[in-house]
Amino acid sequence: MSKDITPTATELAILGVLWNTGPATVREVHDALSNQTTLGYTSALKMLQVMHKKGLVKRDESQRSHVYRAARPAHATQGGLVRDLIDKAFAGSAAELVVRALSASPVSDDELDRIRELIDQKDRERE
Amino acid sequence: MSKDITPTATELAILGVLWNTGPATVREVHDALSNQTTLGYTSALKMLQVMHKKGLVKRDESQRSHVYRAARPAHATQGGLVRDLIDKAFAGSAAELVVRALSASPVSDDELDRIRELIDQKDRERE
DNA sequence: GACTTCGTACGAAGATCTTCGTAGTTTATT
DNA sequence: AATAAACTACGAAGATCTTCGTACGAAGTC
Repeated sequence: MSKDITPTATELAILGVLWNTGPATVREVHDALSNQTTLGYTSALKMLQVMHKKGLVKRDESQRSHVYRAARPAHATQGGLVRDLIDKAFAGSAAELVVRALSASPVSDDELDRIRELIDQKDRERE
Repeated sequence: MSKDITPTATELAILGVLWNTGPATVREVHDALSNQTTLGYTSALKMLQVMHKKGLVKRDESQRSHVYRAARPAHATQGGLVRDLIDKAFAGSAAELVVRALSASPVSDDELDRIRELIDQKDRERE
């Protein structure tokens, strides 16, 4: 039963980079982020340090420039976040959230197909 | 273009009560909430006051006990939250979030059917 | 070797959230 | 009329988050 810490918005932005590019140094994270936001280098560093203390990321200190990587895979963290939102804002109903997601955001044909398949599969699982 | 304020966890708990029971006094909200948490009465009051200032709730002050109600319907707030999460944690992909939601939380048969129908409908909309 | 660049560490300030105590008013009770 | 109960308002403390400046050590450059 892990702690399952819920990352904050800024932390998620950083995790997003790590999920995308894999292990990265502070500079790499900072550069990747600077496309979207204006976050000072030392701020990025501090965030990574805090996240490390929290257990959100692990780091390799064998090099002068420490290399950080996400402690948990994306799907695990995302799952936790979704479950959290379902609890807090949807009274526990995952279906409600799905309905909102499909109306609130544009979804491509391919994606719709993918979701449909997932549902069919879930259906089959249930026996 | 409304501000689209994102409610915090505590605020969502309160909004949940208002969505459920409709307009309510501080006492009613507090009582409903005390089933789940131990929040002092004045804390509940303060939250409602803060939420009012933020524009999350409206209130009728014509009675001694003010009556609060959600400023926006549940689906609007929920939609904003989902969009927010999609942006922050799913790189903009609603489908990814749906996939996570369906794996992270149990969904009943009926709910699956409901989602499937929604997808079919979305499919038909798209021309 | 002196100087500039790049890196980590860390303290602290400002923002936001959450909680509650205290004060003061109005209504109900005895 | 005195007392108790119910309400609102509000300040302030404690937590958490976010941002950055400053300090200082390690590499690279002239």
